[in-house]
Amino acid sequence: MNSLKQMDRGALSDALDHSGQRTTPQRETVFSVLLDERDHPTADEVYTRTKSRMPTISMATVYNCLETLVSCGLVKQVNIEREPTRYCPNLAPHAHFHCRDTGRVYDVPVPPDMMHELAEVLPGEYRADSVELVFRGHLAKGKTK
Amino acid sequence: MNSLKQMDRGALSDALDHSGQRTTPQRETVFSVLLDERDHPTADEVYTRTKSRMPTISMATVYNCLETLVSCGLVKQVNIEREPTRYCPNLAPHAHFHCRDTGRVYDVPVPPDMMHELAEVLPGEYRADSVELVFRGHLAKGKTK
DNA sequence: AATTTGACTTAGAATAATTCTAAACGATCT
DNA sequence: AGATCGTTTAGAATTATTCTAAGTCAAATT
Ligand SMILES: [Mn+2]
Ligand SMILES: [Mn+2]
Ligand SMILES: [Zn+2]
Ligand SMILES: [Zn+2]
Repeated sequence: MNSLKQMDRGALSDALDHSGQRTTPQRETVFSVLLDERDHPTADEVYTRTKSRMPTISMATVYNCLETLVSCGLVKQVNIEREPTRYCPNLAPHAHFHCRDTGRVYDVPVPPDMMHELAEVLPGEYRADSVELVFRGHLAKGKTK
Repeated sequence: MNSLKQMDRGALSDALDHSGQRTTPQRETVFSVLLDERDHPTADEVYTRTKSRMPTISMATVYNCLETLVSCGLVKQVNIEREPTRYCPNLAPHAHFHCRDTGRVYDVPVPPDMMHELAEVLPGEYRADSVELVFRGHLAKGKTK
C-alpha cells in the first residue's frame, strides 16, 4: 500500500488511461513519492525513496515511471544547468528558484497576468507552447523553509 | 589571423586580464567563432568551426576556452532540456526561443521593465542574481530567419 | 482452464557530453 | 640557459541517461 490519496489515485489512473498506459504499483509508488515530498528530487533520489517503500524496484523502472508520468502530463521535468534532471508534480504555472548555497529548488508561484505579459515579449512569428522561468541566487537569512 | 574586430579583441583581453587569465590564439579564435555566427552552437559545433580556422586545436581546448570565456563573463551558457550546452555571446538581457521543429535557438530581446516585473514575482527572502527565460514552440510559416 | 498477448519490469550494457589526468608546450622572468 | 607557471593536448574517466534483451504478469482469447 502506497500513500496516494484517493484524489491523486484518480488523477493518476485517469491520466494513464487517457494516454493508453496502465496503472501499476511501481507507477503509483513513484507518483506518491513525488507528491509526498515536493522538493524536486532527482531520479536517483526518487529511486532511494521509492526503494524504501518497494524494495524490489530497479533504477531503470524508476526512470521508466518518471518518463511515463511526464508523458501523461502529471509531472514536469525541471532541468537546471547541467545538473541531473529533477521532477516536479506541481501542475500550476510556476517558476523555479535555485539556491546557489544549498542547491535546493523551490517553487515560485507566477500570477497568470505575468504569464500573459511574458508571452508578449515574443515577436509575432514565434508560437510558444511552454515557458520556463528559473531564478538563481540565494535565500536571505537562514531560511530553509 | 582570426576575424576578431578591434572592439571585440579589446573586450576579450580586458575581460581575460580582469579575471587573471591570458589572451591566447585559441581563446581568440573560439571567441571569434562565437561572434561570427550567433546561432548558439554546441561545444561540438564550436570545435568544428574553430578547427577550420585553427586545425590543430583539440576538443579539450575548446571546452577549456569556452569555460574561460564563460568565467570571465563574455559568453553565457544556454542549457535547454537535456541537450548539449550551447554558447551565446549576447550580453544584453534576453530570453531564448527553442524551436521544437528545427532545434534552433533564437535570441528574444526582453525589455528592461519586463525584467523588473519578473523580479517582483519573487517573495522577499529570495535574492536572485540571474534569471533564465526559455520559450519552446515553433515558428509560424516557413520562417527560418 | 490453458494459451496467447502485449505492456511492463528488470539487470546490465551502451551511450555521450563533459570533466579529469598527466604530460608537453611556450611565453616570460632571472 | 634555466626555472616558472598558465595553457594546451590526447586520452582516460565519469556519470546521468538510454538501450537491449530477457523475464514477469495480468488480462484477453481460445
Ligand atoms: Mn541559500
Ligand atoms: Mn519551427
Ligand atoms: Zn516545481
Ligand atoms: Zn542567446
